[in-house]
Amino acid sequence: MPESHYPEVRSLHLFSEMGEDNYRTLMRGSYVQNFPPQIDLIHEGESSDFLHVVLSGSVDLFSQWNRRETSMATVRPISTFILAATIRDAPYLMSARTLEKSRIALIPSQDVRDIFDIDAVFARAIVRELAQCYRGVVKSHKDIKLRTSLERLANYLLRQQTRAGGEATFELPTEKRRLASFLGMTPENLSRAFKGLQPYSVTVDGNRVTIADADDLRTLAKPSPLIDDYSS
Amino acid sequence: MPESHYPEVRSLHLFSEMGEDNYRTLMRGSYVQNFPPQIDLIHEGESSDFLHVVLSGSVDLFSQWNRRETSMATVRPISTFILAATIRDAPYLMSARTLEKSRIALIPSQDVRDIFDIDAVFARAIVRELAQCYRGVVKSHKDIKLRTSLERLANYLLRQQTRAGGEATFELPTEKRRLASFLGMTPENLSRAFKGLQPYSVTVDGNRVTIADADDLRTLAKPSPLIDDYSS
DNA sequence: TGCTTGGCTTGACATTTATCAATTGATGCG
DNA sequence: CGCATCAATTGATAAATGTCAAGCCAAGCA
Repeated sequence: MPESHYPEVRSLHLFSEMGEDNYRTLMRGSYVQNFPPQIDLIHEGESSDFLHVVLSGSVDLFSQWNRRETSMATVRPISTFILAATIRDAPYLMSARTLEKSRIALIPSQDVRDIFDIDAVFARAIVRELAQCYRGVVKSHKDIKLRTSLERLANYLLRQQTRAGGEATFELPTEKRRLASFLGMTPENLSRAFKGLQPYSVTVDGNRVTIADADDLRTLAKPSPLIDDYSS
Repeated sequence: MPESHYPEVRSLHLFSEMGEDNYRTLMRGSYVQNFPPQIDLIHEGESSDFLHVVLSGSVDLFSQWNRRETSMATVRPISTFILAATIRDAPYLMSARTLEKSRIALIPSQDVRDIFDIDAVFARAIVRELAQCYRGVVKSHKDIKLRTSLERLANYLLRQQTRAGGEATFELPTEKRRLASFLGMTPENLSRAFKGLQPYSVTVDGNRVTIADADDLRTLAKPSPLIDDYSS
């Protein structure tokens, strides 16, 4: 990997505190690649040869079973995916494809495991990252088991609004069909769910969503930090 | 903690390889307690002061939101729970209660974090354990997003059969009401789902389940190692 | 401009799942 | 034993969600 790519990977929590020599060793075997949209990066069931780092663009993690498919998460810069598979040297549980033109760094899994063993700071960072990922999935799981589709959408919109800076109007960061899949419903039902939120001051125009009265929406959504706060 | 309790905790993957001195330090601040059934051990939202280890009995991890409750997992000996919260020093995302009379070891979270920093072997074990937990939740999440309730029950029964040694007849390890919650359905629906599996050679008598023709059931269940194999 | 494409929406309908009420059946207790 | 309790089951009904078919509409293109 050219040295010019070092800084942006280095800025990741996962790598920012580790020893310089170990970091260089990691980068030595790595490389950065540009991908067009809609390219399959990995497929569930394959062995995990590389830890992936999204430098720009975005990546959809999804799974399939019995001809059904569901979107599990979207990975945005700058973060990693399939860390758990890398650590355990186990098959991927999810597939990944680019959503848009993306730059991805690929770090050999064996190198990650090797450096983990000799760099305690890196090990600590990995554990924190993994624990964070774990808690993220637990929250998603609670979301889908405890809430109806309308409630999931309401909470999703409130989270997006926060992410977008709290303005009443903001853009959905993803196609509605993928959002529907992520929220565990069909595109048709997502349309109806948006209509179902009209009494709670939500209006939609294309990808532009307006929440006129967030407190009103919150009476329905009942957001909880133990489900909706992805930063803790 | 009395020394007599050391060996059974020590046998956990998490602790089996770490340095003896560090292990003793961990145990020094820990203690073991006996709990009757149906006792709340921790509640979601609380801060994570102790890593818990189930030595005997069993513990239900569950979550609540808006007066609804769902069972997330059952912890059986000998394993830990709320490792992620301990590592990140973050609030619990799940509550825990004993299902039966249980012996639980409590290890101060701060000690776990301290020893993690100075014992690379322990750190490696924690990472592996966490990665395992992470993959477990991902599998549960795929299960509930990709399958109908009938399919989830079918796969659950096949997993239990395997766990029970592969015999055609085996015991459900939990009450049906909790199983229903774990599988993301109501008790009423679980009853109906069992009936719906009769054409696939499944019969139920109380907690005793018989799968007369597992291959037949598999044509419906379509089990996948990427969802149903909790050992990888 | 007209055409095609694909995502989105809508309506009608089917399926799945939940809810409510009542009953059964096993268990424990005085 | 008789009674109370609670999980499990069953039936009737309602609500949520999915499926299918059709139409809309904006984007891209000849």
